[in-house]
Amino acid sequence: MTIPSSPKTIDELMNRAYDMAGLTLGQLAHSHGFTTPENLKRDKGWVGQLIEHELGALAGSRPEPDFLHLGIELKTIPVDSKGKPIETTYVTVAPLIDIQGLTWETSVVSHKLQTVLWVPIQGDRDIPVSQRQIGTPILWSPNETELALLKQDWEEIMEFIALGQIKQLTARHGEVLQLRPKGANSRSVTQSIGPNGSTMMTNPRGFYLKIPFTQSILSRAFD
DNA sequence: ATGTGATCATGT
DNA sequence: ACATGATCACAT
Repeated sequence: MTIPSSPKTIDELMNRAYDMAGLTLGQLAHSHGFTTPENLKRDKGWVGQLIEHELGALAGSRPEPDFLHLGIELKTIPVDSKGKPIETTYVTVAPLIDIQGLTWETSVVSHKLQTVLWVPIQGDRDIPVSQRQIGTPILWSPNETELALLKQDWEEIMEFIALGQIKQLTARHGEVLQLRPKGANSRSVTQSIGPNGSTMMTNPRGFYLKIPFTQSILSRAFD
């Protein structure tokens, strides 16, 4: 099995991404000696890891951009036959303590979303995983409108957290960015700020991009 | 437990 | 049909 080197320039990365467009996951998996699972029930991150490997992402599971030297984050996104995202997009875990002084500008969310390489993948469950096609890659950075929406949602959500109101926060908050559980299961716990300002235990949360938002990003690529 | 990669599956 | 809350695998 070959280990692709990490691309040295954005052009090199994009050329590689364009080169795999149109291939099926099965074809790509075979070229890397990966075994394609029957379904993704127990292999939820398989597609992302396959594409990471093909493009030479350094990542691992460290809290860094996939292509640190290029400042680019890689995200595969499952789409239906019309090109509409099937799932929300995970961004990062949410900080629940020691958040005094944290601003949008210094947040992990804003840093991760500065530049994203989106790789659409056919995700309809009636298509066998091995036959799902890889789509045209999109290099995206938020425009002013998108940035304003993201910042507004982030600030609203973080205010709830800072005020110890995390129990009142649901995925319904936020126009484009939402907070949802992110952990092994509902019994996972982490520290958070309680209503009285002290510490309590809660389920770890993650920031996710809502579907209409990512849908508009994908659409924008065809302007 | 935390963070990476995400999708599953149930209720509405 | 759809989004929310829950869940899976793996590395550290």
